Amino acid sequence: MTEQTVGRRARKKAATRQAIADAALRLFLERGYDQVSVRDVADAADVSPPTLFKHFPGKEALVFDEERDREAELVAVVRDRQTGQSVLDALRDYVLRTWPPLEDHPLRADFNRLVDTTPALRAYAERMWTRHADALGAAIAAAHGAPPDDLTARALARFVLDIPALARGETDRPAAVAAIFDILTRGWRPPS
Amino acid sequence: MTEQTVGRRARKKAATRQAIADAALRLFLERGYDQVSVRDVADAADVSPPTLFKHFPGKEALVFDEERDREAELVAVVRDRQTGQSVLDALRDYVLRTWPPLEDHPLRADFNRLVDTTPALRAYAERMWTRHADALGAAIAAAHGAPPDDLTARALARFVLDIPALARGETDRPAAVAAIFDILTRGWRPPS
DNA sequence: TTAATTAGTTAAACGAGTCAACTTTTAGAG
DNA sequence: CTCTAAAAGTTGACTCGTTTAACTAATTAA
Repeated sequence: MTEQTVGRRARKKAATRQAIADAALRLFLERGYDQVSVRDVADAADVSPPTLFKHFPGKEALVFDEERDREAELVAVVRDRQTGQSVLDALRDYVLRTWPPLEDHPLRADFNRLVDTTPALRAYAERMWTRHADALGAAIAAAHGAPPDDLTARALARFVLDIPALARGETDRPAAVAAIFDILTRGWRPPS
Repeated sequence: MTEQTVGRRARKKAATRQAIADAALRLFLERGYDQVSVRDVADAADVSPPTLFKHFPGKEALVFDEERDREAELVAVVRDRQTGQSVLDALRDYVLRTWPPLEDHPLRADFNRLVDTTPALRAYAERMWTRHADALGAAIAAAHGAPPDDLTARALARFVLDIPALARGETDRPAAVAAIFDILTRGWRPPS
């Protein structure tokens, strides 16, 4: 055996997974999400449906392939923040730093249109964020020595994770993110 | 024709709907949501599956039969509030007045356990609330002469509608609701 | 009375997802 | 180098939610 620690098996598995994800995205963009069956995707990737479902837990997951370990990142942002920096500031920096640039990537314009025009995908994308509410809430609570199910910590986590969905449609996304964080730091004030 | 403006037809339709909802809730509580197929429900209510789906848009909707026109209520609460009362105060009053008593009803203990232990139902219940975010956001914006898609109005609507899900597990629900509204009025502060 | 609506039925189908039994490939130990 | 055991993949059949089409029967309104 050479120095590859991954192994041919793991590489082939990853290749299969990638082939499925690529075929799926291509077909979805071409024909629309609802007009493509998972059999179509499996056929295009030259795989059987059960194999497809061994790699992805459901049809919607085919679309969001790169959205892993966001949860670990969120927890780390809160836990490993600069001393003296507030939890809210750390989260705002993180969101501003990582999220708007990602969404602005021009190759993602079609992708975003696909998600926005497909109710099933909109709902799934939303839950992708709010799914991490428990973990983030626990991290926020831990940062202040509170029990992991502290109510206000859970509330803050939930509100922060709502931000991407809220700011999605805005033209100036960073400003929108900042404005919403402002509500969370200073309280809500009537508009203009 | 006597003085009934409803008509026998409408009454029969309502009866069928009720029979379906009753059968569904009974079976779900007996065996668990996932262990009951919609065919089982249709059989128990002595109707065909297509009839069932003419009355309810999906399996989850069988469980939440009484959750209609919440949206109209929310909009009215914001629009018809006492002069001088802030939007946030009106919403807090509404939530405190209508929601915790409903959930505390002892007959609903089993019902709540059913929902809490079934992921599909938890997700559906959450979306039942957040679904009204657009309408409530528009109402809040209108209350301040802002355009209906005003960002901060939408954000506030979203956050308020998250409150039931956040406070669900708490023992003192009114206090929890008040605490979360406090975040929205004064900004978030670290716990204890 | 008649004509138009509408609730409901049956039978068939579709798509997502799962299951069981079997085949092939790969990894690793002796 | 060989043998074995784990894991990837295949096929085919199946369950379940949901929809469609064609039809029946009841109700309402003219």
